[in-house]
Amino acid sequence: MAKPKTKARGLERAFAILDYLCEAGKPQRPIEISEGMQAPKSSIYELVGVLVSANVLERVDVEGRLFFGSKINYWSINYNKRKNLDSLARPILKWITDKTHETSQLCKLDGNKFYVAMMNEGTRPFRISADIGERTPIPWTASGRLLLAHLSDREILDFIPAPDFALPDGSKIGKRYFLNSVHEAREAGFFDLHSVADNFTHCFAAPVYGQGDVCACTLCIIAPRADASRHHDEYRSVLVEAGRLLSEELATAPEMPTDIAAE
Amino acid sequence: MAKPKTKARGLERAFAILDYLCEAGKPQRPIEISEGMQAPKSSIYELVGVLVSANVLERVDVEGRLFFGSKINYWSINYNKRKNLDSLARPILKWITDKTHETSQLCKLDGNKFYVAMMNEGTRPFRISADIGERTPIPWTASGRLLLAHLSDREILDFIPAPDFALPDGSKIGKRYFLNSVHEAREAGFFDLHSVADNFTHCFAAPVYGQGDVCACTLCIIAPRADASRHHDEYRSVLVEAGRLLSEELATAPEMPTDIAAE
DNA sequence: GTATTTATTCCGGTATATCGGAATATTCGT
DNA sequence: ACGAATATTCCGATATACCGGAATAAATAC
Repeated sequence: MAKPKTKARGLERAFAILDYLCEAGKPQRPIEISEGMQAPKSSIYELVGVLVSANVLERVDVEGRLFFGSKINYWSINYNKRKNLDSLARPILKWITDKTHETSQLCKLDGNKFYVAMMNEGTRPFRISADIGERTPIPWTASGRLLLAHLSDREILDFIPAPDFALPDGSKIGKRYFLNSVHEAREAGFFDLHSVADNFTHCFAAPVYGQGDVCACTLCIIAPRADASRHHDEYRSVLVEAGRLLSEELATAPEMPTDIAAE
Repeated sequence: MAKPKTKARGLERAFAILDYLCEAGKPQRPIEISEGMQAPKSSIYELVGVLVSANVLERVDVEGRLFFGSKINYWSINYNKRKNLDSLARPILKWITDKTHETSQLCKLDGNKFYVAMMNEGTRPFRISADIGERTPIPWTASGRLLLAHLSDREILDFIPAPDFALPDGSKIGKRYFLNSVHEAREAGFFDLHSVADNFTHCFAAPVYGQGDVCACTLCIIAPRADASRHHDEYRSVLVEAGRLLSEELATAPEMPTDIAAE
């Protein structure tokens, strides 16, 4: 079975295209998609045609570059209809930033990667870099510890791709060390660490629980290290309180908020 | 060709499933999807399996009911990365409601139907019904006039499905009459009408322009009729001003907001 | 303007996804 | 607890979507 010569299912290929566009982070031409994904050109051209006519992708260029189309927005509006995390979380982020003046974020998992789903910029004069929607290895993040806290050690190690234990500078995070930090986070209901993406910020994270005791997402603060150590306990308690609050709102919010309307 | 006996493409069928869930507005079991769409059971079961494993759908029930999964959210975050209409529009809706105390909305098209993409509830004691994400015939809405204003008469009539000219009470909107109202909206950069969904509210709409002079979405106010007529001119000017503002922000906002970030 | 490179469309063979129907599992009513 | 109804999974035949490669078109260089 040197070359199984297997055809990819269109549906999965199409999803791979969408994920590839997330990774690229900007509109791409069909040929770039094809080469970037190492997928057959003719298939990509065909699928892109279908995706465009379904408005899942849009041509945003005269050069024919493609990016997400309005259908994605429409579906996401309906996704949010069930539990409008979006509208519940936004004021909470605002509250966190009002109290701390720091940038706050709502973070989630996509598959086995971490990403920032929502961000509220702090009032500090400098802008802290953090790319919304960019998939990041879980072990690089404080939130990651909380998002995996409901799993056993074995499940955690199976879940994280081995290369993700390597930091951007090339050094490796020990698995034992990482697991211990997950245990710590689990018991404390909180975690914080020096950012691994730069050397001047510190990240705080508190869990938001969905159904049961699994951490559906996290609330985070990204702060300059000086402020982080000065206000450590205060930031921690603000964040934990915010997480508790949002968890509660999620649990008590009506399943279908908009269904209670009229008549 | 009594029965062409043609197989549906999985990708398109999958998208139809997602649209069907929007229409249903709540989680559905596979069998309900299959029957609701009049699609072959075995195909739906198969596709649903693929969609679930891609996290595009999620099983939300012990009974196996399905609804949108977190992947949709992830993609929509990346959709919004390009032009964050979301974060630009929200404060504008808030501003409109602060000024008028009325419920304000951001409305768009999905295919040949109108829907409410964002809503900011007014401060009035009663809640005005308006279902986010529900596809509505274009001629029923004030926004519809503006959203089609860039098309020719012929294009407009070709675009709207014939049955959509019938109102909920069964009466029909004349095509000539509708086209005239589009012309009116086009010239005024504004439109308003008595809601057709109930008999106590009035709808105002102002256009938001994307690239060129096509109306990308609208800003709306839904008000009790008494208030609507009392404050007609004020509401109108607030809305038009808000639309102008948002159009400008969209035009001047960086293409990729998050790319300007640090290092 | 012509040659060269690069991007897109076209086309036919074949692996396989779709779908009808049968088999099995689950739920519901009594 | 049993039978009826309903939901889900399984399976084989075949329509077709996928893909390699050729043809065409567009962009770029010379």
